[in-house]
Amino acid sequence: MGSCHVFRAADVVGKKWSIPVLQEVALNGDKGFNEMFLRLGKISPKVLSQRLKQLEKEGIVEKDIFTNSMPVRTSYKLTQKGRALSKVLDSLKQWSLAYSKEKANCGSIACVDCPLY
Amino acid sequence: MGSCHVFRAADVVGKKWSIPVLQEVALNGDKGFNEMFLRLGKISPKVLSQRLKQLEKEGIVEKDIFTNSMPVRTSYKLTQKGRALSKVLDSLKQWSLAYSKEKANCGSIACVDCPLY
DNA sequence: TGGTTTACTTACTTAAAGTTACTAGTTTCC
DNA sequence: GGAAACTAGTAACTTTAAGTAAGTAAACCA
Repeated sequence: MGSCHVFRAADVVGKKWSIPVLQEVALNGDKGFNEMFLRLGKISPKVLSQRLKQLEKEGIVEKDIFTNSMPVRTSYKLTQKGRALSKVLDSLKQWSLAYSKEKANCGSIACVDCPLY
Repeated sequence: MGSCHVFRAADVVGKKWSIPVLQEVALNGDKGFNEMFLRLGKISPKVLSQRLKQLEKEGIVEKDIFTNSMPVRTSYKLTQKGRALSKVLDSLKQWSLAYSKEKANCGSIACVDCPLY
């Protein structure tokens, strides 16, 4: 049936916090680890670290370390592959907007800007 | 930022086996629980049962019980919401096809029909 | 009456995620 | 020069989710 690729993608996307982390990298990856950690609200630094490493390994996220600025700052951004995935997540968002009646708070600071709130 | 809906969708999609179960319902939901269980290969009946219940609760999957046939048969199918989600998963599949070089076997019997195998 | 089919559930184990605290390098404040 | 603070995490422990194996229940068939 060829659905195997969907299953494979599910390994990347189908983990808790994968999608929120991906979105956060897209929006505020340049602001560094601690800032993303705070903005994601309910995540733990352990899991954020794990997800970033996994997404990096998958070639979805790219990490930059600026040793010239002190204290050392890290910056995360999406690769081309990551930006393409981000577009898929946009269609997921459209689906959710169209079909979910319920309000929900994701716990992210960004959520105050949500159209629902 | 409005990304809250993506986060919400992640609760549905971002669990292990959610996506494979969704695909299996789309393709073979009419064949009943045991058939889907066998086709999904590595899933346990417990988790299949849990996912189906969750997807039912979310209005993505619909369950029919045929009491006239014996032994009682159940049938699962996607709702309109589920079919819309299935389309999003198609774009996820396209992303995976475009960017993943590695082969992968999902463990599903359906995988023998994959373009990769 | 005992075996088969269908659709699960239950009890137990292992893996993933959550919680809290801590580390390490550097810089600025006093 | 020593304490506090900022950055980017890691480590130890607890809780929750998933995996494993076996069992249940209703109905029919021989």
